[in-house]
Amino acid sequence: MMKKVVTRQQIVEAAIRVFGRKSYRDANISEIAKEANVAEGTIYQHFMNKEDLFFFIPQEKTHEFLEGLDLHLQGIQDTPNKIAKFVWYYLYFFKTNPEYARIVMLDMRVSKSFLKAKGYNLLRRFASMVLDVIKEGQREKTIRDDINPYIIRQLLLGVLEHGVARWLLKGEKGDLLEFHTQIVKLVLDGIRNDEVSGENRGSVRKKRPERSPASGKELHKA
Amino acid sequence: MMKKVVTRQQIVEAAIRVFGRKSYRDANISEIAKEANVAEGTIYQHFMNKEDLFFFIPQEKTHEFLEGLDLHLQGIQDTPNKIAKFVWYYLYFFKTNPEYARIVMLDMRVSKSFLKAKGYNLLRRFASMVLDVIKEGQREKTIRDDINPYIIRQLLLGVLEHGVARWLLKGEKGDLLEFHTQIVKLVLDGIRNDEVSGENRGSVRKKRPERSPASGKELHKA
DNA sequence: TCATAAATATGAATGTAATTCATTTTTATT
DNA sequence: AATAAAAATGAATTACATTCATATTTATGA
Repeated sequence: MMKKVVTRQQIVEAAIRVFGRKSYRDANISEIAKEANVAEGTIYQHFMNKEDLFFFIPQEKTHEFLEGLDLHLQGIQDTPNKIAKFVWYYLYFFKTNPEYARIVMLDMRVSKSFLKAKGYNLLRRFASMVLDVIKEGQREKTIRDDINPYIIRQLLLGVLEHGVARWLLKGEKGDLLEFHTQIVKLVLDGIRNDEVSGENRGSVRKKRPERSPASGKELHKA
Repeated sequence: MMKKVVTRQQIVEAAIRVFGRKSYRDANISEIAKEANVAEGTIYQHFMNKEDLFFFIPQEKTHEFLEGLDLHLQGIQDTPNKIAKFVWYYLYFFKTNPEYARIVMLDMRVSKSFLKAKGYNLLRRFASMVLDVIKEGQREKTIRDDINPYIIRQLLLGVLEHGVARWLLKGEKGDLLEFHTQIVKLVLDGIRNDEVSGENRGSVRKKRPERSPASGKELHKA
């Protein structure tokens, strides 16, 4: 009864490859079966249906994501730096796992059935880590506490998902990580220019450093 | 030759209703045909296939979106206020057009074929308006100019899309507009608390007003 | 080791939905 | 009113996902 496990693994691996390159709709069971060296019927011994197979995929990878994240956060002291790490790691992971990225970010993330899948609970864990860090930051006063922490998280996850999704749609052109520093700056400090508009809201900041020379437009147009 | 136009319109309207409640995959042509009082074959006289019909949908509504936006931006003077209006209007429009929202935000936005559809070009127009406003703000120095404007736009569109998508996935619970003020604050001023962390980045701001009492967690958990 | 039962795997058969196409109906033109 | 062109129709075809009766493989115990 070892065989079953092997077969299942073959199916899942084939599914990752096929779904990774074809969108849920265009991928078909027959192709997955062929690529897994298995009869079509066999897939239905292991999974209820196409959707069930699809939603099974992210489980391992998402675990991997969380473990790697844990490790990368080790030793970082303050919240702003933890947030910078979240941004970097998120982009880094999707950059290095584009098949997983396509599956999760394009087809899966927008499906209501995903809310019921196990892989979703893992992503919730990530979301809840982010939330905890934000709350911690509010307690230690490095993060502003006059805003609902859920909204702060929405800001953070929003930019990231949007960035990755666009990168995928555009065919993975350009380096997903290229702009992570700027993203962190924006999330932490906002888009307003304090020098001039300080008057408007009664605050003053020192001039920020000059814009870095890199300005590649590849990635983030449109 | 007026009849054709009418039929086409019936088909599109039926399609909006059906796709608006059923996801691309679950909606079927036969249902759309029945709801449009038309034979199935007729649909194929007007549209190449199911996908073609689907991607035709957003055109009118997106026009409506852009026109309304134009009107709402009239008379607003400075960039930060224009941005606040973008946020408000975006959320307002999707709140009042949930069928369109589901179609565009869930099924359509994540499909590569969307990039080739006409409706996409309209959304590009919106994106390009946002970009123009940001650049204008950088010129007039109300928006920081040490960051690539494309990245700034990504921040803005990211939160908004993410917020709407989550609201839809969660079944449209809660008021999509409830948090728009906080979102604007965050985008403009960032999440860092200047009072304490000012030291860290060499800047000082006055204390921000206390957090507003509303803290409904419905919408933005997870 | 062999016989037998239980678990897995198979692929032809079935069901469902999209798409095509030969035909009919409607509309425009004379 | 006759004829041609455009639209509409729905039965037939095709492409899949899914089921199911059968065959094959694996585990059990005499």
